[in-house]
Amino acid sequence: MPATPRHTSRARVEAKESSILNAAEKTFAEVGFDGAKVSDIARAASVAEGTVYLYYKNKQDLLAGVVGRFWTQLTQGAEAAIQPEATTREQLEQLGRYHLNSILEQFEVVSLTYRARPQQEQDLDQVREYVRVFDRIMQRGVDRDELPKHTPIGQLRDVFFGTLEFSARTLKLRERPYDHSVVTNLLAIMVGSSSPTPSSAKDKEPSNRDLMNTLKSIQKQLKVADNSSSNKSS
Amino acid sequence: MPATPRHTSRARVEAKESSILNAAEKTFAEVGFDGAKVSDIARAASVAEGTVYLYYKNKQDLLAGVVGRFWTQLTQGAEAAIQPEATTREQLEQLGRYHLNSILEQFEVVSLTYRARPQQEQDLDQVREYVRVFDRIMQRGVDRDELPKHTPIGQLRDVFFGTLEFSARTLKLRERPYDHSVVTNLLAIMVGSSSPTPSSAKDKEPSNRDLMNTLKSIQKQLKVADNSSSNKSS
DNA sequence: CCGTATACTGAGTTAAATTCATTTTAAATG
DNA sequence: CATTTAAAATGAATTTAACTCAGTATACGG
Repeated sequence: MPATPRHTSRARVEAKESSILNAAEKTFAEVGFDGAKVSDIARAASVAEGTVYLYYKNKQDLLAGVVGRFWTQLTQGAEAAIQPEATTREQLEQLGRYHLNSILEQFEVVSLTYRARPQQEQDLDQVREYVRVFDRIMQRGVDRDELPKHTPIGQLRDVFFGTLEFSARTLKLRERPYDHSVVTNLLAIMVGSSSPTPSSAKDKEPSNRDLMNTLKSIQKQLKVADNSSSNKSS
Repeated sequence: MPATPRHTSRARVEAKESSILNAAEKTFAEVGFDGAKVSDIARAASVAEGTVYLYYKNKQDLLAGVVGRFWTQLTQGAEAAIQPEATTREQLEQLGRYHLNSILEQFEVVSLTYRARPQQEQDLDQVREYVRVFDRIMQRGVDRDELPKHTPIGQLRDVFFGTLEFSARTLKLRERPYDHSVVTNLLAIMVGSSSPTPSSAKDKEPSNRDLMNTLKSIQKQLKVADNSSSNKSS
């Protein structure tokens, strides 16, 4: 009885909450937001209709719950998918693949995001959180000089996610599966390097990073061998 | 019967149809699709509620009407905004500016597009039509050798529109006005050339090309000054 | 002017979201 | 344990808004 009064119920409550969320996600994904009846969701969650409203203010709020959880999980997955010691370029590739693959697999849920309250609102805090994964990678890239200083991270973020999302829609529309080359080509134009695989070309070519590294090591050598002259990089 | 029974009424009918569409667009833009009551739209159009349903099967269909008209008009505007004799690069810039500016100005209507029936359906034929404007520019660019043969037009289309749409959202979110540089930077990475104006910083900064040149000249120096020792960067 | 087809109207129907008085279950108390 | 009390759950009743349709108004050819 005593001991963990709150904890016990807390666990139960959370289990129920999550069961409602699962039922809602499934139903929304199957028949869309408008097509889904709260009564159906309640039934799927083995709960009375009124109970749903104990956990969520209304249907919109339930949608926000589903969508929010999705993005939170996406953030976790993304962090797991990125190797901390990899180069910026590699990390971007990892994030890009992970992102494209995820939104293709859960296309319906992603689409629901647009039914959640338009801009503003902290409804989509989780999306903002997710996006920071990208920002961190880029910032680290800049700090490590793998990317030019004052790289317009914010703008590249829109390039990155905008392109991947539209590409995903295109793939879905044409009923094509996940395609790796989308990410490769995107990075090619975003970060430079490796040929923009027009369709499926394969040849190598010095990347920006490679150049930068080579340059640095050479500069180091130069500095050692000869230190009498110009310093510009401040 | 004879004469122009259909034509006379056709004109009137179209006038009314367009008046309903205007009322719907205004109302949707103000309170959103869900927030809009058909009865309000009817009142705004000075028409009985039932009349709306003579022109549109249901509320969704009305939305499709609003959204479809928007994209049709956008296509017309885009075609007008593009100079037929300009270079591909210039045309892309014209389309990009026009697009970004338009979707910023009519952000609410663009958002409504996502409420229209998800993928499939020929509901969004007008969007597909609009997108062809881009394809034509690119194809012409290829035909004229202003762009490499087998340029992946389809993928660049997603880069182009995806980036601009996400950029527009970002601008809206931050309550910033139309910003020309978004288009400039986008084209810089898409087509190359003219420096990618980082954010607003004006100072120069090593580009890939610069690095490559510097590297080459340094290597040349090295080769001249000392040619006996280690080479690691392969 | 009349007849008829066409356009329009808005009260009535219906479906689904949301509420809330009541019941059930769980925890605490003695 | 039996009892009290608080929390959680229920589902019938309410509300809201989309959609229908029987009836009315309008226009137009003859």
